[in-house]
Amino acid sequence: MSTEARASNFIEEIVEEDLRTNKYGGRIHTRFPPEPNGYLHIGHAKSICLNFGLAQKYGGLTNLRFDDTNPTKEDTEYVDSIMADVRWLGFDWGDRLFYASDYFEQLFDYAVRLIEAGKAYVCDLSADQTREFRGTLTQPGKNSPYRDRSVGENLDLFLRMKAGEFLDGTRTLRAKIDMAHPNLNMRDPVMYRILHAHHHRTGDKWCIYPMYDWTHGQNDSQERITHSICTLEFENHRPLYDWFIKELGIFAPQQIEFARLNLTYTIMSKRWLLQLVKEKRVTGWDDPRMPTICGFRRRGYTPEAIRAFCDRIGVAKFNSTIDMQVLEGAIRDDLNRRANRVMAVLRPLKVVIENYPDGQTDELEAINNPEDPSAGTRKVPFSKTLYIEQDDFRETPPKGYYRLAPGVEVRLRYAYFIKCVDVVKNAAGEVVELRCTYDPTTRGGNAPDGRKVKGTIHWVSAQHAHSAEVRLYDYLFNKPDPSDVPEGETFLANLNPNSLETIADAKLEPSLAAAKPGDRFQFERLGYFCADTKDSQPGKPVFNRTVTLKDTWAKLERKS
RNA sequence: UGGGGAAUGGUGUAACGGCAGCACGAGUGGCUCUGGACCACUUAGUCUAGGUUCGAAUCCUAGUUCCCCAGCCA
Repeated sequence: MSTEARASNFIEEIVEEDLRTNKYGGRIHTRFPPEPNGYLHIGHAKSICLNFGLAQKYGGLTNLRFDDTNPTKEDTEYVDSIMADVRWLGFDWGDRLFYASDYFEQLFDYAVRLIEAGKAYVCDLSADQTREFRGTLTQPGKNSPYRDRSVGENLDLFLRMKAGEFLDGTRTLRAKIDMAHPNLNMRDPVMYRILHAHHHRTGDKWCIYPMYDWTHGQNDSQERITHSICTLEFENHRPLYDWFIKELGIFAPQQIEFARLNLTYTIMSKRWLLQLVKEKRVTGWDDPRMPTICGFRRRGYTPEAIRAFCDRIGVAKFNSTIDMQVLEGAIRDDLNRRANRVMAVLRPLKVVIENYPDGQTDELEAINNPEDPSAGTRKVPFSKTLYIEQDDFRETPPKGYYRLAPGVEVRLRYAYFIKCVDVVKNAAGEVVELRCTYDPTTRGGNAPDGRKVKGTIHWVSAQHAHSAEVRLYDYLFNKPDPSDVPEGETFLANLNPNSLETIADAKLEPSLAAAKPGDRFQFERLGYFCADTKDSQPGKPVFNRTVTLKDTWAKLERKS
């Protein structure tokens, strides 16, 4: 397998080398290890694609393992959402679903082994004292006064910790390494803390819980993980993981660190995302403005697009920030190929075709997807009174504008050429209606005399139109780096007040009334839209804008 | 300040001592019944200073800048 595909990043290079040297008996086994304390976001997608992708590419396996070592923060709600999101992304962990809590018993035995070997001790220092004793970045720490307890005393105390004899925070089990080590992680790190808390899986069985650092490496080892891939901040912890594995004398996986994903105009911090949800700055974890997997799903993103995105951004150790446009490019790419085209008018302007017979209707044939002939065609009703986009008419057109204007002829997509002959305004002077004429010989969109029009605009027949709510989403933050705030302010200061615009009464072509939740469309000339999975009712879909189409005209106009 | 990492066009990412390539963006033109898509072309880069070498993004030396670490979080 490795012979046909050239390594595309430094991790694949390592894997190929290990395969070549038969380092793990030619085996490759990865894992995705989320903590169930929040919903998965696009940054996790990068890790998921990496871990599962590696195994797929090199004929290995990937486990899903929940890192549930802190019962005060974890919940089954998150477990369920994480599994759903990984599956939705298109990955399968087979029967290899694990939890760190599956290994609590084994881990406890390992701890006893370290105590017996004189490599771990029970410490009575408080959290504050522990911090003081740890020293600083430049100054060595001091040994805990409890560091030299006998093995017997340590064993007794540790058993009693487990038995629930002590209050939270009164004692810890610590590894006995080196309080003067230049790497602070090696200064007698805490292995167990006392936490009388209910665990989502083990219930009230335990009142001591292992720290992540004491857990993770051993779990990887127990699962025979060959390549333990994690983010850069754990690079400092690797010596500690290696120390535990060595002292225990168990299978040694290889940890490889890569840079986590950063994206412009959004945040990836679970803590901040939770805050947005809790403070109701968004409607929930799956708000279509959220960078969560479920947010993107609801917004209309496809798993294929997210995978393509992860592919495009690469994997490296450099701390970079990807432009949101890369993600948008990926979804446009995918939806351009697969989404059916329809016509929808977001901000309707009434158009009356003066020379079209009263009461007459016609049905015109429209192509569903020019990128995919097999998608076929459909009929779109036409009549005397129509809606067009307000933005597709200018009373005094700027240079380069080639949509509708007084005296100007444009094409109604798949229908007729029309010419604007009069403009009706209200008392406030606003344009409320256009009077136009049509050329009956241009039915279908082409003139027999061969004359051309510059503009083609979309439209909906007024009497046939289906009204619907449409939600236009913009970036959640109005700064590329939302954490960039003035002194004393928080990231909330950069929240984009216009991240959601709701259009209560958009006019859609009638076929859209039958849209099912989750159906995706291209609204011609506007963007890609998805029928909302929560708020749509049968026969009454609500649409979310996934992403706009590229808009060359808007760009031109902005420049002038 | 101790330790651990990292620096390549605007943004990302390749190169494994031998022509600095690719993607996205940006720009120009073509095509078009979506100002979409598509096609073509253009733009623009090796952190700095020395050294080794016929030849350096790559090796060596010194520096600069950025990121991570002082939770009984993960």
